[in-house]
Amino acid sequence: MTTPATLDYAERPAALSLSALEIGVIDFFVGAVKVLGMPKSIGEIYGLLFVSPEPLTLDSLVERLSMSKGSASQGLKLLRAFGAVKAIYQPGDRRDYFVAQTELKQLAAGFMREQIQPRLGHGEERLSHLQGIADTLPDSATGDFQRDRVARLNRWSKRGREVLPLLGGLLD
Amino acid sequence: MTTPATLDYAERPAALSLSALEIGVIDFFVGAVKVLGMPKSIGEIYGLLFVSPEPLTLDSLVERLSMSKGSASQGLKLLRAFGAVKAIYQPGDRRDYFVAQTELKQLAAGFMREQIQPRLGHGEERLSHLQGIADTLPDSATGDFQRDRVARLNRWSKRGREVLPLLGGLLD
DNA sequence: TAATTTGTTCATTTTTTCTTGAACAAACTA
DNA sequence: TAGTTTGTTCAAGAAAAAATGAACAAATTA
Repeated sequence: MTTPATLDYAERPAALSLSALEIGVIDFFVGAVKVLGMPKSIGEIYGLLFVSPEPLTLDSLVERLSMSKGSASQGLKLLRAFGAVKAIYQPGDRRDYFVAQTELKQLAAGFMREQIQPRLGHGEERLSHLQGIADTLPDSATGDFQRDRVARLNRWSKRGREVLPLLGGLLD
Repeated sequence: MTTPATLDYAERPAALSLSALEIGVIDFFVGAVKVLGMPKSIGEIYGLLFVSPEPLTLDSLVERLSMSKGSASQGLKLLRAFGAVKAIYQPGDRRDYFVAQTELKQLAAGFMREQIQPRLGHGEERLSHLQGIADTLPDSATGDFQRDRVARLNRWSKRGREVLPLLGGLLD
């Protein structure tokens, strides 16, 4: 694991340090995934794949990003679920190689499908539960007010369902 | 601070427990702010104001939500910055009273202004820094590839600047 | 002026989230 | 078969984020 006294140069890692451009791109994506509420490691992995002309193995990500194998494995799993990274087959090599998917529309679609849609589902459930309670409210000023609030939430929900699908179209 | 042996009933808090509807609405907003990457306390405060027919003071939020005064104060500060809550003047009372702003478009605008725009700014800065590095890359296959990647980031950025303003229009 | 009410700030504690690394499984190889 | 390589999982530790509560300031009142 640590560098031995004698290096086998024929087998030493291709590159241990990151170039200024690589650092910059990784930095950009680390910031981007933070905005989306995802861990830094996700941005690091995607960022490095995004600037790499060659597909990378899990081990090369671990080495070049100085990240644990566990984080890299988990991160790649998530990124594949999103469709943000895909594994490609390299003849004569048992290892998995990974490349970044760089179509903005597809990245957005994956994020929508994996992160947004499930949470919206929970919201809809809660909302129909709320509607049930609102219907039993007494016919008072407060009851009327609160029924109105629940009705407003339902309108927001409807508007969300209408607007979100349009976003894909805006990203060609 | 702790409940004394004898209670002064004339001064006891107006309402200590939350109704089923209040709990449901708060629960809905706690989920919603989570999606937006904000702390639970923000959802609790906004949720309770959203269902309350009457404006509420900081102290009543603290009592009814069993939350510290510090959290309530900070949460209200943030919500006011977003334009999600406004303070209203009650004649003959020194305390601040708060009500929820419930126009979806305005809530979205506040979120955009306070949370999204500043982070996009950082991204743009990083991007122009990256462009500088890309311009110095050697005229090799790798250099060409990486220049292309940076060009792609610039297209994403441009697309973001075009699309985000359109969202406001979709939320009438 | 001293005491009270109202609200803010911020160091500390608590809670949540992320990362690590070791154990494990699966697929290959000698 | 025993050993190696590759990758996954998950308990435990580390780091980050949020909540608390006490100190403080400002405004008001007695």
